[in-house]
Amino acid sequence: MKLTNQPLYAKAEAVLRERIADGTWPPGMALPAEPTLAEELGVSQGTLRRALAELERANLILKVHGKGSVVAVHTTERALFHFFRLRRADGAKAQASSMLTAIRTEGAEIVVERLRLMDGQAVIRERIALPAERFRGFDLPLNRELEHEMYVHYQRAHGVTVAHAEESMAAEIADAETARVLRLPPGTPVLRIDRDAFDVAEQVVERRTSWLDTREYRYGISLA
Amino acid sequence: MKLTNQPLYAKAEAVLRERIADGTWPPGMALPAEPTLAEELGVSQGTLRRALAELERANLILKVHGKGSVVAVHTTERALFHFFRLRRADGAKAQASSMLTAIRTEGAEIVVERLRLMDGQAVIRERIALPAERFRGFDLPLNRELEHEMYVHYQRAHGVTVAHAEESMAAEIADAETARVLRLPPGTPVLRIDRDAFDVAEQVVERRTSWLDTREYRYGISLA
DNA sequence: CAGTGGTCTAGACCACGGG
DNA sequence: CCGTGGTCTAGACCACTGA
Repeated sequence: MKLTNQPLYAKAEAVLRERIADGTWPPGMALPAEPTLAEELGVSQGTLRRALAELERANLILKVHGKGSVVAVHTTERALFHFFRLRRADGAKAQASSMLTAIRTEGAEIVVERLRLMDGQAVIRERIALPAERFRGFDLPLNRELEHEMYVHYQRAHGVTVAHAEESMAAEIADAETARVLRLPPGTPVLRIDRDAFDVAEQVVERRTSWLDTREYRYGISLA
Repeated sequence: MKLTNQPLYAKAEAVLRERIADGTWPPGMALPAEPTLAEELGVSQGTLRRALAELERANLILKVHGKGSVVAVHTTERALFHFFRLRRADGAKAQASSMLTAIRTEGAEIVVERLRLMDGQAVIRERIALPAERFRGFDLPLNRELEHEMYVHYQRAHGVTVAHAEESMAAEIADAETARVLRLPPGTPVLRIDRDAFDVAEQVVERRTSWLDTREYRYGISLA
């Protein structure tokens, strides 16, 4: 995994990525100014900028003209609309909230059951599996509207930053439990999404299955 | 739309993008060498390279070290696995083919009905609407396995290059027509995907609705 | 005003592809 | 060997932020 035949900008990027991943530079922390950082890494400012640009593209840092660069913090807005792309059928955003209905330990995993509400109506049931080792002491109140997105909580309470995710989709008939919590008539089809979420170091930090009632809402993506 | 307050690299990129979009540089054509092109555009090679890098990221050109840059050509591989992300439930790729079952004109649109087959079994029904004006003389054989992907045909026969797409998803019970052509038992849920495809100039060039039988196959995406 | 990132340049040198 | 794109540098100058 340790290639020495990499270009300088790639090595610089790897060094910076590692500092973010291991918490040396926690979310919200300001990075040193470019000339300073360039000298520390032994590269020119131009080369450093190439590395920083790549980190910005990966949403690991945020650069602000005239101020500096900071390690990215998950905001509710980003968690909601970057990783969660549900919209009204007409394309409008909706008022979303969520609450947990169960937390239990199954072997080496913590399993969380969650409901997502859009405009007050439950439209998504989720089963979230977390590695107990990374999420020791996981605690959130049950049956109460959550203040923050899960990914914001992962980062703040457990130092786990979700950097990207892979999803696969299928259509299913809602099972009994799903139909009950989403109040669906028997036989209603639901959109099932299985997601693996990865942290900055490309480790799987969450396995999630979501069942969506898509009668009023739709799940949207963009292919480039 | 014509900002003069853009950086040089953005203006250079826009010029190049326009040449690709209007067919001045058709797919497959080699671009002039960087120093030549830089001089023609009146920018340094470094600035030009930044513009080219962006075009490469957008899959509009392909750069090959030691040879040069060419305008991207849609290959079957790209069309299949970049814009079409169906996989076996176990994650493996499958042998896919497709055939048209109907072509008709509805007002200003050409409507095409298509089936996609995976390993010989029909698993997707599609209804594709194209602007008649851009696709004059559209012609492909019915009920025969198609040699190329639709997007390859759009580009070769009509000069239309699909650059990106937006999709939204829902779960539905298969309607009678869908159930018939996919040979589904009554009441089988299907994954419905509505796609708008855009060309290089960000114009909608295709509206497509797909109905997928996801009992054996799944539709996968990646969120970054 | 000082300090930051953003743009742009010119040029040296490297690495690859193909005659 | 030549021509191509790839890397890296040093430095000039611009544009934004905030005291």
